[in-house]
Amino acid sequence: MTEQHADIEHHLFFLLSDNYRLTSTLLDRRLHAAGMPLSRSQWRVIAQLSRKEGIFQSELAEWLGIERAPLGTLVDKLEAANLVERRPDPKDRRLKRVYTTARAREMLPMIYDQAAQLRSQALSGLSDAQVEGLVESLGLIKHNLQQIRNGDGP
Amino acid sequence: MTEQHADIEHHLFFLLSDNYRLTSTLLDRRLHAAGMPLSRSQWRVIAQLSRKEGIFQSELAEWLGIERAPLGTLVDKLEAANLVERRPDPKDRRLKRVYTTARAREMLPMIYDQAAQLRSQALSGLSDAQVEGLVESLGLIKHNLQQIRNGDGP
DNA sequence: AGATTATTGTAATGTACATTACAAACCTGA
DNA sequence: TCAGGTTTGTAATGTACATTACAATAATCT
Repeated sequence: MTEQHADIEHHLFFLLSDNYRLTSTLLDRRLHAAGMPLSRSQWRVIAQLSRKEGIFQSELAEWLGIERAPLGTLVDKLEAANLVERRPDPKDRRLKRVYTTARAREMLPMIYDQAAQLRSQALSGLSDAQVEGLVESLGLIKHNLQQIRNGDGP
Repeated sequence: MTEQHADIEHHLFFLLSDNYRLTSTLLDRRLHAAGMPLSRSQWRVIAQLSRKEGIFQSELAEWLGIERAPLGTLVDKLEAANLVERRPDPKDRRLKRVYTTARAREMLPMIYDQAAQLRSQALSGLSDAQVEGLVESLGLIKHNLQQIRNGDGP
């Protein structure tokens, strides 16, 4: 109750935001430098999509764990960059099916490669066991947080 | 090289962004509900400031690990909310010293309390050792990433 | 069938950053 | 002393989200 103020820098929440910002910035820079001007979120969209071609936007949002609205603008940009294509569903005119373009599918492996390089730099000094534990813990926390987000509902 | 595409959901970078977004959203909601409408970044500013009253904006930015420009707008908002006060330095007219207000200092313990509640919910199911390992790993990664960011220089 | 309800995608707005560019003020060295 | 460089804070702009509100369309329930 008194000492919790002491270790601001080691607070889980701040560590999370720091690591998020840093990986974000560095990955962006790296991808831009490699001639692939897209963000982690955009990468994620096409990565997810490449395994589920033709799903609806709302399904895609669900898979990504983000809201439909932000995904909409993401898809807008990806479509403008010719990395993704929207096609209306003939049966239900509300729905838009989304597909990766050939350009996106060519880019993907290069993106993974850049990301892997940054990842290994970021993880230098950590043992395999530590990395494994980290990923597991982050997965558990994510799960807990999702429960809270969905359960608290009105 | 082939299987790295398989586990998108377990990729460190995506886990980081997921956990960042989720903690962000949930903490914001909780603080708003408790009558303290501020974000984690704002909290962090006044938390850091409460231990270093009167430092300059650029020093504060350095401590927080963010750029001067974004910090400026953060301080703008905190000042508008009467949580922080800017005072010019008499010797060097470029400098602004920043101080927390009484209101901020009253709020801080309540904020920590709300954060602690969310934190313990988020960490449910993790052993103490796991949490310790997590914090340690995140600290190491943050350190590595900072090295990269600073070292790559022009 | 017709009225209500639910769902999809979009629009508008707000926050937290980053990056770049800059004006004002300070410092330094010829 | 004064010309040139450096530092501080700010302004402008862009991205990634969230939240709320809404129009269009579909599904459901009398």
